[in-house]
Amino acid sequence: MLRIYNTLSRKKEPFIPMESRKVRMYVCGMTTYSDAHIGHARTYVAFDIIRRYLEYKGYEVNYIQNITDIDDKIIKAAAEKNMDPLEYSDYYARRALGDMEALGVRKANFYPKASEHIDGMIELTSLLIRRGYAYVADGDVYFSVEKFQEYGKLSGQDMKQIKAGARIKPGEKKKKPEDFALWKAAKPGEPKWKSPWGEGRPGWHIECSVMSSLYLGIPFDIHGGGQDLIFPHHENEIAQAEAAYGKTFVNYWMHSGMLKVEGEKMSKSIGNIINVRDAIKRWDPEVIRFFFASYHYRSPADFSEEALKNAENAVKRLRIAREKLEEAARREAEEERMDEEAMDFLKKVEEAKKKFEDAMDDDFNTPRALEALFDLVRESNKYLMEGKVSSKACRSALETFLKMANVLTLLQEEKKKVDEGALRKLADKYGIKEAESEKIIEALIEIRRKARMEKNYALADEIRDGLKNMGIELEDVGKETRWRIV
RNA sequence: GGGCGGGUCACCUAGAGGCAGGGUGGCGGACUGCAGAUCCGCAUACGCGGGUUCAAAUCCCGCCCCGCCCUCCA
Repeated sequence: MLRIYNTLSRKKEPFIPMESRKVRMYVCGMTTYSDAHIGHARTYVAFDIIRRYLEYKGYEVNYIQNITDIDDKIIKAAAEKNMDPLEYSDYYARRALGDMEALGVRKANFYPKASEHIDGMIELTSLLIRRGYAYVADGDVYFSVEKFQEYGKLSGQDMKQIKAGARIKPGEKKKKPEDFALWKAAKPGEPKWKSPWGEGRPGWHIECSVMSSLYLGIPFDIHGGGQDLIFPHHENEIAQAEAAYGKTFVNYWMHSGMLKVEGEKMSKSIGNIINVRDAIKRWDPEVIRFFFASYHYRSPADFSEEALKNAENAVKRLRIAREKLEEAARREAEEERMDEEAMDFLKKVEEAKKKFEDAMDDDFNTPRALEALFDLVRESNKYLMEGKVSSKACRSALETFLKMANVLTLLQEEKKKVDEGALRKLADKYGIKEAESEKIIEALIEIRRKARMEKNYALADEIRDGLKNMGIELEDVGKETRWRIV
């Protein structure tokens, strides 16, 4: 039974979706006025894993992630570049989606944009005015927070506290400091749309209420985002939707923890923001994903050089284990038989799988799931040390291993390619005529084998080092030599 | 000040009443010409002070420290 920590109740609750085999989830996307950074990546990797596990459990997941393309910061940044705000944000939206793809985050089913849902936002705003929850003030429309009794229930604050923290900024025409804008009257040079209250543009929070309920209906199952969105963004989304429709907006609210960099908050003033595209130049995307998976999604995480190095080594171990298992799984049919050792091995694999599912069922506990993955690695390596192995058992274990890894966004990378040019050079050096990369490597290994037999270790090591320099590692196992690309 | 979450080995991270788990690193052993990989073993940890309990990292009280939010935030 899957249990999910619900921010609303501050408890883990059994997960019961609206429809038995389908899950409807919405995750707040980016405001696209600059490149995606690793903090965004953390959130989207976390929800990618959540979505993958739901699918692993057999749910069909409809995953919607919005793009905020109307916003003060976009307007300001576009104006500085003398660009149209919508074009400007579209440029960054494309880059951000590309970055996430490069990181290995699966695409959402749909990415609705705020600018394409103005009608819906006007409709919802009108409904809120009609129902007495919102008021017009000189071309602006504000939500009257005190009218919504349950305001504060998500962030766990009472109205007194909220009022204490609220302010009226210059230019705002709201009656109470805690009220928030549903619609803002147009200022010169800003993007604007026609509305019953004059030309203007929507406030930020309304887009998510509108787009989520449009594509998923309400209530829907899961609404996610970073913890920083709990207040006021998600609090306001609840107020808007529940005041307007008179029913529950979302059943499970999920929030991912914030990401620090070398122990410090990421911020413009410190100047330590790391963009996704820079991060993946330094670190393999899979290493970054492993790093994220090694933290529980609700805990704060610290993107440090040392932690990433740890992750890098751990990922290497997973990859080698996968290759060893693949190699054994491919072996000839003579070892199709399952003997006692094979049965024992598969029992261990089943245990790991059970541990994995228990961990993930417990509010997507990926660090514990990783333990299960490493249990499987150890058992697999141990089994593979035995003289004869059952290829059938290995195929079965491999399948389970990859299924588990895939949920954690691991081991899904295409095999890396050999640098053909460099390899050709090496082939020429040793007079190898073969053309195919694999054949060349095998020929080199053969030369090295002979050298080793003649105790010409200088030559043997030279070949091994030459290959190592281009990312091909040799491994002597008994009389055999295996190779892998790293 | 208010809300929420934390402080566990050298480093990272699980665990939330019953021998403290995993990863990375270290040391030793097996294997090896060496290297690598792998396996086995070893060492090292519950912020501080009280309390409850047969039993506390886990529950309660107090203190210290850290992170996020409190109308820009993933």
